[in-house]
Amino acid sequence: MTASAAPALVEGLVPTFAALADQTRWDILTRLGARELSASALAAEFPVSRQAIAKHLAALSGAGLVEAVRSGREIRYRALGARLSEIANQLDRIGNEWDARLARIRAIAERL
Amino acid sequence: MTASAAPALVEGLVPTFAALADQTRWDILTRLGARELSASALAAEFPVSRQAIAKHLAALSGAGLVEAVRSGREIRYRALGARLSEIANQLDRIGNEWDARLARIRAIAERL
DNA sequence: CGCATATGCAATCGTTTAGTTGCACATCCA
DNA sequence: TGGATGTGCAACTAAACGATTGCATATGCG
Repeated sequence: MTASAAPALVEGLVPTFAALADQTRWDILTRLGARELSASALAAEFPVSRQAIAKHLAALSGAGLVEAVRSGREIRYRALGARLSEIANQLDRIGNEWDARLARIRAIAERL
Repeated sequence: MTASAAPALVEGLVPTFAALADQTRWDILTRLGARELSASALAAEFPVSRQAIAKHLAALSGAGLVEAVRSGREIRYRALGARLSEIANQLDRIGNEWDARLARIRAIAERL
């Protein structure tokens, strides 16, 4: 096993982090985590326009963080926890690799 | 226990996600996860200027993802896995809340 | 000391992105 | 059928960001 902490695996994570790097999107996600809502319904609860919300939803959808459910003329969105858990697993694995390496180095230093 | 998936807790995460939402920074992190390096040493391995690297390191440092170790006139950086694991824990917790809620809704729907 | 090396600060540039407004299209309902 | 509601597309603006260059400062070494 090499210690080159998964550069390829991380590749696909960057767009997802970009999606999560915005407070408004987190506010939307939090709202959708508690209740299924349409873009218009969300816009009514936020200090931004419906189109702004729509763009955020597109970003979140592209990152696999929300799911769209059509119901007549409206489209409701729900937050997907599974995607978040996937990311969590990868982060935890990478973080552990780094710290394991540090621990090895320190163990060797100790021995001198 | 309320279902309002931790808006306050998430607040502090956004800057960290911003730090992780850049491929170059991940490349740097990956490199630092394997070996302790200075800004100049990193710049020699990347297709960007030393100042660009320095800014990235400042961003990573601000997010608690790297640690600086001064050694004479040079400053070496190392990746901190602990911070990544913290984020992983929070993401996992939030994701599970969302999915647990969905599961409850579905269980109720099943019963009708 | 004097030179090479490493970091720090500042101004600038091009691109990306969050947000807006305006308008067109689709769908439900009285 | 017509009006109200919901979504989609396009052009534009302002701010943030990644990256550059140029110069100043600090530290190690022969």
